[in-house]
Amino acid sequence: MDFVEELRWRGLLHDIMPGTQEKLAQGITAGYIGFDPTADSLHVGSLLQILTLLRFQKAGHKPFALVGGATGMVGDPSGKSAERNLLSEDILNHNLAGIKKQLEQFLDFDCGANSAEIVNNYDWFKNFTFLDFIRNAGKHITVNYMMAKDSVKKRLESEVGMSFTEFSYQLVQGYDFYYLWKHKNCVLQMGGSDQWGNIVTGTEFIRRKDGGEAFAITSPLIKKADGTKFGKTEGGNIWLSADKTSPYQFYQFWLNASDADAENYIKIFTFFTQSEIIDLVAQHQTAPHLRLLQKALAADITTRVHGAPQLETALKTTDFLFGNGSLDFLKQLNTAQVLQIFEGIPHFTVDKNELQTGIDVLTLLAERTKIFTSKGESKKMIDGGGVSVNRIKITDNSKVFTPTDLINQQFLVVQKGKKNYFLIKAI
RNA sequence: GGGGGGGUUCCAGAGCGGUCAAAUGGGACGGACUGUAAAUCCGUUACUUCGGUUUCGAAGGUUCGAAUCCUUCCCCCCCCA
Repeated sequence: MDFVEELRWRGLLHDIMPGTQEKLAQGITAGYIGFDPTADSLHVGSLLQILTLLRFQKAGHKPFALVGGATGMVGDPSGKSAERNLLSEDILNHNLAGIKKQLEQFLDFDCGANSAEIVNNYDWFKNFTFLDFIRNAGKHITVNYMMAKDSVKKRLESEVGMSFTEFSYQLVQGYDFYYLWKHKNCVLQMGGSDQWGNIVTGTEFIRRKDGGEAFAITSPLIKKADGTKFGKTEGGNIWLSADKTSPYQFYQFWLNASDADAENYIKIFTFFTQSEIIDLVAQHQTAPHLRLLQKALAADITTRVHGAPQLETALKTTDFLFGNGSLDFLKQLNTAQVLQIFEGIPHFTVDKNELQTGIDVLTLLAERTKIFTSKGESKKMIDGGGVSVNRIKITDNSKVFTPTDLINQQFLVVQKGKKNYFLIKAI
């Protein structure tokens, strides 16, 4: 299927430079997307860009993933209302390594002419001196042009101002595009809609410097139906790295999508075809409470990001925690199985000897573990009916726990509200 | 340089000598309802050995008693030059 048409029906096309679709139709074309090393893992927001790159590859084109070893040292002002702090080089390198590893797991690097490549713009900037840069790059773009960009204009109008460093960012990114165009025959840059200004500086630069032609496609910013920011939960960002967001939490994130969002996300984040999606949506509407759509969405993405075995565990955990998984079920499991099910759920340990003499709930929840920050808070939560241990609601805030309360002589399952689980292990 | 306003509990924002752990709104978290949804309703939102203890930019002072008055200091904002 035509790449541009595919983006269009999936709702992934925000802006496209005239002529782009025609250029892609002529045959295998190289395009790139840049990833900022602001953290050592990518998050669900960048997943969209990774998948775009993958769709691009599946459409027969050659994808480049650019990691911003150089641009990360400058800081993209787009969408930021204030100057950012610079990352130290140590952190930057650590982040770059993490991101590179993640990118490698999605793209195909061994499929002939359109094999993916990862490039780091630090490679062509590290030996580029300041004077060379202002003579060879700076000369082709006017300050007037740069100041007209929204990202710059907004900051110039505000009181916080903008440093020369961040002002120069678009030129650095523009030069990236030129470099890839010149040396890798890469004629297309893609990205989020906030990148449009930076991308166009690149195409403009290519045109003015070498009279070349280059293209741009941006995707819309993903928003939830209720207008709040996508990719965040109470617990913070949803990351692709299992160390930061467990597969279970990751699965839950998608499962919890509202109907409207799920319908959107499944187009954006999966490779189901248009007709498959229409079927799924229709099925979902006949029985919305079964949430088929959310389940299909969550399973597909979790498998892609974490793998099938991790999805299995996430499903088992979900079944137990939200289904009719009873305590009896848990009692039948051995220690390893219990730990597997509770993978991705906060763990705490408590001294078995101390349990012999008894630990009262408040001490247990606030001091022996960090489930609550203070005894007062634990108490209020218990009085409000918000705490269960081993699936039994705690009604008495002076209850004392002893080894007889342990499941399999080892575990206590604490629930804060309905959705927040904690595992306490006695050792 | 001159004049004025202000810094309050997660945020916004009342309080202006005791009845103030501090109104109200938002957010957050819990409960009910439900589809692990939305909307709605209800509760909680400093710590505590439940006797008290530490909070209202910081440090001192006045007073039986201060977020509220005085002094000094720090930081923000506005107007005039």
